[in-house]
Amino acid sequence: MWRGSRGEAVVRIGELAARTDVSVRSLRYYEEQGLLTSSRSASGQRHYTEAEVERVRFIQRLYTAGLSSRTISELLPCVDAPSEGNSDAALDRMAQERDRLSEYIDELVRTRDALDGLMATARAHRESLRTPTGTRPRR
Amino acid sequence: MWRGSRGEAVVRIGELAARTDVSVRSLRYYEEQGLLTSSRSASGQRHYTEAEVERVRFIQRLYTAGLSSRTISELLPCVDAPSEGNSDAALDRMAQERDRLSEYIDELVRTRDALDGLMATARAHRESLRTPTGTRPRR
DNA sequence: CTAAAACCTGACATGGATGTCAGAGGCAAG
DNA sequence: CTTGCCTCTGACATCCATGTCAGGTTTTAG
Repeated sequence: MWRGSRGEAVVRIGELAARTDVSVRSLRYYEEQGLLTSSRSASGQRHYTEAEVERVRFIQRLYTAGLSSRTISELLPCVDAPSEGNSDAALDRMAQERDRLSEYIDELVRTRDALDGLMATARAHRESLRTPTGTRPRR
Repeated sequence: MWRGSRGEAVVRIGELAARTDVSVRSLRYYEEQGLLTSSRSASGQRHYTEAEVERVRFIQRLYTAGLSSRTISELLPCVDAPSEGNSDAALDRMAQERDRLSEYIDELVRTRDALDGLMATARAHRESLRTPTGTRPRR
């Protein structure tokens, strides 16, 4: 483990990648999109802090929830500087995304139910095959 | 409304698209991927039946749930011909996808919770601004 | 000191569902 | 017949997060 000039733990990009299960390539991309910041060493290498680990995980969550880089970048100010003036619009945006996500979840649950129904039907059919009721099972 | 040679309602691709909210382009793509079948008129136009409407909606559900064309095509036999021998493997596949979907839902719910938490925090901050506790609110 | 491993930038590739365009034929209404 | 809309095929375009490769510098370990 490394220490920076004032003793803070320094995390390099490879370690951050390993700890978040996000590729190095993607971390650079996040920075390019303004979702992530890094300080640079004299030679130009990215240095992160412990806080970035959680941030990256959160970003990943949002990607998984179907948000785009653009949208995420609109929400993050709200995370970084709660209650600043600019976060007022971000708060609306976040509420909007939350609702979209909620509808999405509902639809997924319905889909899961549909799958469950299909599987139950299929299993029932298989059952009726194994226990033929008098007549020979069809095909 | 059209009638086919034996009186079944005939649905053309444009109408199917309108009724399922799926583009004509996508319907042709589904067919290309083996997810959808159509009979053809003498001149080559696609004719669908009422049943296809539901099928397309179901396919859309699965896409929304993150399944790929390939995966969907592996599940559909199970829908079309329940209890056939080939659906045995398809049933496993479906169970597997169901579980994946379930985990996905769980993660989305966690993400939604996280957003709720953030919004609550942000609102609390805003509250504390409107009701300053002694000191002048910053900015 | 040296070799291996990690990092840098920049560029091009990928996959998958969908959009879009072009050119041609089909079909109902006036 | 003509006009307008629908459909056909085939091809190319797009988006966007990631992968991958190249060529070069830095850091680490022996």
